Amino acid sequence: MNTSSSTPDSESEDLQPAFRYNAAFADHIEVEWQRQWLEDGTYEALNPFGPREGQDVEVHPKLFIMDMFPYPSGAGLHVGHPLGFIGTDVFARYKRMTGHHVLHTMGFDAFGLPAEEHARQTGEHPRINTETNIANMQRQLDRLGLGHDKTRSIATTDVSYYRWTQWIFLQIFQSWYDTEAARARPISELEELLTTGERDTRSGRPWLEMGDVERREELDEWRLTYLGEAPVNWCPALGTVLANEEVTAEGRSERGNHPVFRRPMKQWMMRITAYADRLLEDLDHLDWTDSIKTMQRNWIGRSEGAQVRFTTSSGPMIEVFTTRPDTLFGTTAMVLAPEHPLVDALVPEMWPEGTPQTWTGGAATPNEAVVNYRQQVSEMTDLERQENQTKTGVYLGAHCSVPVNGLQVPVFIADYVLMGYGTGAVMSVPGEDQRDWDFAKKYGIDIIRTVEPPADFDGEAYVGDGPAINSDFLNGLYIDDAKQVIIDWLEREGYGTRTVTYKLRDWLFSRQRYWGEPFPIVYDETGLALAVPENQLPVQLPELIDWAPRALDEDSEPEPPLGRATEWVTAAYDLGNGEVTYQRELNTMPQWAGSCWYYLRYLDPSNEEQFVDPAVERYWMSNSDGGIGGVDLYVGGVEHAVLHLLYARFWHKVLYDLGHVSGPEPFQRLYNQGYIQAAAYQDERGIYVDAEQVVEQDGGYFYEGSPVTRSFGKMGKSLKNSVTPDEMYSAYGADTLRLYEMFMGPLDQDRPWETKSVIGSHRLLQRVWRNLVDEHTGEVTVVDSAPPDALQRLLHRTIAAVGEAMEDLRFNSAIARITELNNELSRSAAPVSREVAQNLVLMLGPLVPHIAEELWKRLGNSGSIVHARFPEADAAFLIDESIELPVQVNGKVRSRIVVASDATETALQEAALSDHRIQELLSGTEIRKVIVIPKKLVNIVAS
RNA sequence: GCCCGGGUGGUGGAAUGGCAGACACGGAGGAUUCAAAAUCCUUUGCCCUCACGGGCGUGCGGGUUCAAAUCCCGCUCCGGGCACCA
Repeated sequence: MNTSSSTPDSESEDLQPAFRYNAAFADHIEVEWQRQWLEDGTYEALNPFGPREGQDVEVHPKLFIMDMFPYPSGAGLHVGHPLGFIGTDVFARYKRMTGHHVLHTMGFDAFGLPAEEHARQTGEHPRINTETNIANMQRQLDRLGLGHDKTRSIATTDVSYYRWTQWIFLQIFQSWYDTEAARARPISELEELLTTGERDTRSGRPWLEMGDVERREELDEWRLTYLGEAPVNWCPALGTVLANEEVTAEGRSERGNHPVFRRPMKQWMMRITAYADRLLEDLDHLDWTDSIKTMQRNWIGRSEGAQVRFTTSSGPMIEVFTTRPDTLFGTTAMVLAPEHPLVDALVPEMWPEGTPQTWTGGAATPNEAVVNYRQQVSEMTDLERQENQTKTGVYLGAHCSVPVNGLQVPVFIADYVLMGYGTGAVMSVPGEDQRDWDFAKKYGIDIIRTVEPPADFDGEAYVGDGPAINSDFLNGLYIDDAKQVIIDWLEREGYGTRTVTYKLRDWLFSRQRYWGEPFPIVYDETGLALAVPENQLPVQLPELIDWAPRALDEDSEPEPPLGRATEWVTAAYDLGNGEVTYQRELNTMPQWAGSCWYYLRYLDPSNEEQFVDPAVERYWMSNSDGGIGGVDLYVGGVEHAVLHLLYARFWHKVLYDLGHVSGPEPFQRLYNQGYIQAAAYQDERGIYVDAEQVVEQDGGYFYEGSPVTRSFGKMGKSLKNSVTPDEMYSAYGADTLRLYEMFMGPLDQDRPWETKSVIGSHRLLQRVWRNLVDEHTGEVTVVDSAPPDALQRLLHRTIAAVGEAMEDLRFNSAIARITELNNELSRSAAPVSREVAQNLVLMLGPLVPHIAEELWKRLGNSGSIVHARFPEADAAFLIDESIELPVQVNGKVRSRIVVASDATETALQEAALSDHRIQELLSGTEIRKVIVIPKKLVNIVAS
């Protein structure tokens, strides 16, 4: 195209003054400053020791600020993505300007399914695709002007990074959890304890009598990571294992709609449950929001109670877990999960005499009833089981004895009891548990209340507190006391023990994928795992594998993709008895692995000897104000509230126990940014239409003339409501985008994107520019005379307010105060005093670094504004000689008085009462009381 | 059902016991302009009043207080998380 030079657009641009701050000018200075900053290493943060050593680093308080690093998606960014990144950037810049030594960088969480899927479709290696995506995302982020130390950036897919992920895995593999010391210890120390007999083996056989293989098996039982059986989604038709999200609700593969089978497979598990209590307790020392802490607490799900043993008519003991042992006297039935292992041992040949019809499920024998019921339950999908709120079950024909009173109660199996929680068996106390109540009502089971409900209680099961009734020696005790008494009794009589259970499960750590970290594990002929020696790391992914699906028959064993790398699957190592060929572990690690410790690598990214230098780690991760330590500010989305944050805390604690890091927690302060939402529009058929083409008219919304309905949702392709940062760069520039995103509202709140509102932020920058620079010559117009007193005061009030708002991450308020100051400058025809101009530009520095840097230079300053000092308010200008105060009568503002700011209470009262309007209002009334709050208001109570 | 957030003008939001609606978008009017864009100025919670002024108002109902968007109790609606967890 060669007509562009004569388009109306560029003509109108030509008519604008040469130095007007518009999109083209913004683009020009932004790109130029970004180049300059990179060249000068403006954002590089030095360490006090080691290869990045810098002088005087320790003079300034350190601050480690971090974002949850992104997955480099091929779709690129939309304006919702960088909200948090801009927030941390503004904060980091502010802190840098207030004398802190700030570390702020960014990396990429780059392993993951999409790159692998892309490889399958195109044959392109996942690494190539990943690196392309990283480059594109890096370009989009760079254009925002984020002040990251790019020399510290990492991607989890870097071999030099995942080498250390593997190393950490080995630390975990070579450790065990000493419950007595409440910490992880090297497995070698366990060997010593087992040898001396200070610890008993798990298998029961003395260590000294064990052979080599037996000893290895014994140690494997103790390790913090171990091999367990867990089901995978095996799709023989594709010859691959699928992730849950690749399986449809109907249990078929999303790709090709082939049948998928749940098959057990040996997989690595991480013993996170060993840390349950510490993960729970240390939450108290973290500066996180209550909602996130609560979510973690709920996920860990600690509950205290008792295990109680019931003897049965058929012989075996049934063990139940209960959080309400105080209700034991109200037990009128026993309910097991249908898949409970004791069921078969409990059922007798025949139904006992007088078994009600409703209990047998119509079966001739208990065994038949169990078989039928299990069949019935297995045919229900998980969804049906969830939706099915009516409780069903069958009687086993057996009884058990309630230990505390010898009452014989019937044993059932029922679908509402889950095998995966507690012991898979429940003592049914219908009086105190609604589920038990429902079940008892249906099957005619007795109900005995054991807690006295309030007189006005008209519900069914009563779960509240109250005095115990019908409970012999517990009668009159409230729940907490009753629990203690009954647990003591159970322990004394040998019927039970005080116990704690958790909802938290061990972490399933294997994935059947190619694009993940290989395990540094090999197997010898015993089939037991052996660690690849540390000096042999990294274990690199094989370069090429065959991506084509291959059909296998239904009975085939599931196999991870790495099984196809025929040469790679074996490896020769010398593990102490000469070079031997071993079988490699074929699973890879989950995406969580790389994100569990990336913050540590930022500190010392090029260290070839250690994952991080201990002195460097201590410098950046410890807290001088008595905090628990860790990253000083970690910003990210709430969707990682549980898993990522729990896994990272777990790894960090293991590293801490083993002496590799200095503190027990990775993230001292966590902040959840909100999401940017955008309006999405659906036509009459419910199809989303391009949001950009929708027009608003008379309160309605129209797309190509037809009415559409509006809703709000996450930005993205599916809702056709994406706005890209690139569009904003070309319409307004990066500074405007940054300013708008920060101005939209508080950082932690969701907010709707409105492209039409962005102009407001652009105008602010234009006005600032015009107040300081001649649009025709580009020369600054500031003068060296002092500002008028009123402006001087406004300036210092603004400085104080902006600083405070920045500290609290309330950037929207900071911008509002700056706007007020600038509006004042616009209103006045007089040229701006240099003092005001300098401070205004400094305050803008963190928010809009490019225009601020440009103005800083044009004002004649040398050196980057990035390292200039943020202004401090002069207290002398914050105190006004006289102030205006409202005067209230009976709480309503009726007048205002102007008084000396240091006026005494008596003086204020006099001034208020002598005010003309107040006197009018008070005539004929009696003054009962006068409340004087100096510097705030006067309130006169009269009647 | 349980847990965690939240409800303030036409819109995004400000004010954490002391002047509700800062700041911005949008709207209305004006200046400038041949005209438009851009820019600048005025105005903009609702109701009554020509006006001065007054009344009402922070999801709803109650309470504490001289004073409540803010604290307490009950309800309601919206968003997020978990879900038969014994």
